[in-house]
Amino acid sequence: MDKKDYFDEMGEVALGSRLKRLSDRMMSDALNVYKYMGQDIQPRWYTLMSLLADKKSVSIVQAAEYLGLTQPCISQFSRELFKVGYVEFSSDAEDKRRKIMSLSQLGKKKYQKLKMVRVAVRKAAIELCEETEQNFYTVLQQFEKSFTRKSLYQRTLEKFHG
Amino acid sequence: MDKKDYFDEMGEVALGSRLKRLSDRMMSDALNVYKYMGQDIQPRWYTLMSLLADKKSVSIVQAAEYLGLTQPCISQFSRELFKVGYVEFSSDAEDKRRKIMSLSQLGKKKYQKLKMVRVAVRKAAIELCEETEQNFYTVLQQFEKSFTRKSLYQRTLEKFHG
DNA sequence: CATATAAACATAATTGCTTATATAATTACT
DNA sequence: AGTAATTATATAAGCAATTATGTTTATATG
Repeated sequence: MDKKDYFDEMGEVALGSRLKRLSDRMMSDALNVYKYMGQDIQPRWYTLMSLLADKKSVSIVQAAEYLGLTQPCISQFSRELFKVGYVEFSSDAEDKRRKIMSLSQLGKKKYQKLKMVRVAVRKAAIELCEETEQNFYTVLQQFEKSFTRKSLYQRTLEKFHG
Repeated sequence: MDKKDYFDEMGEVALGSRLKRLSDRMMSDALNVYKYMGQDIQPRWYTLMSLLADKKSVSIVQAAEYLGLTQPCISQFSRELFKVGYVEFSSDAEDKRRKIMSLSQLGKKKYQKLKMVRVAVRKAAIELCEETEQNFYTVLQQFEKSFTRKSLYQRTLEKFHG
């Protein structure tokens, strides 16, 4: 007999929590992959490094916007990545408030190593997405679009009043 | 011109973070619905109250298993819900270690009010799920099944070695 | 130009969980 | 029965993010 999953009983109301559970599992798996590969890096650092590798140089606030995190969060990441020598800072001549991050030589080297792991993770994720009847990633993107168009909040109020 | 979403550029690798972002948005919306309705309750309390309403009486560990949270977490929730008078405790005669929670009269009354809101939230969530080409909730369940069958971790190692 | 407002960043406090640890009750083993 | 291992719970410490707040620099307005 299977373990009962109360989320199934709750149905769509629990969608938020259900997505959180799934996301936690995936991110924990990713962390374990990095660990297994002997890469002493936090997956959350990885997305920032990836961003820096792509965009070359990015300010704290810009990075926060790209990654959907807050400025204090990126501020902290950047300091940690600086401490281990993966990023370096420079200042924007046109706006002295800005602190520009970029990958250091060491950071670039590290990123190349991580890239190998990333390719494998991505292949695995694609495989997972393809196992659903209709590609999970595609349907997720559609769902996000619907959500952005009209939020759960708005929809709920409509259901309540209408 | 749309705001760029770096998750799109990252693709399937960022699936975990992407799901987290979506889940955060949904749960924040739910919280705002409760606020709007003048219900001074945390959505996370709600799932526990819902469980208690369904199962009548549940121990701390049982609740943790049902809801996919840890025992200390439920231990804390239960204390908070006790403080506001929504749950009461009793002890299991057969196992004196166990602490059994159940909804108090006040808790039941509160739950009935919340149920109205819940119905509206659920309708809204169902509407959202139906707007995707293939029902999002269904595809999500399929995805979870694939994930449970073989984790992202296992799949990644296979991709790496194979 | 002077001053109010806003934006970029750092830091502190807070949140919502987690893991780690300790204690008491139960069960399993000899 | 006596002891070891396990289970249910509480509590403490930790973690990864958040919100709140303060400082400096830039921009807008009278």
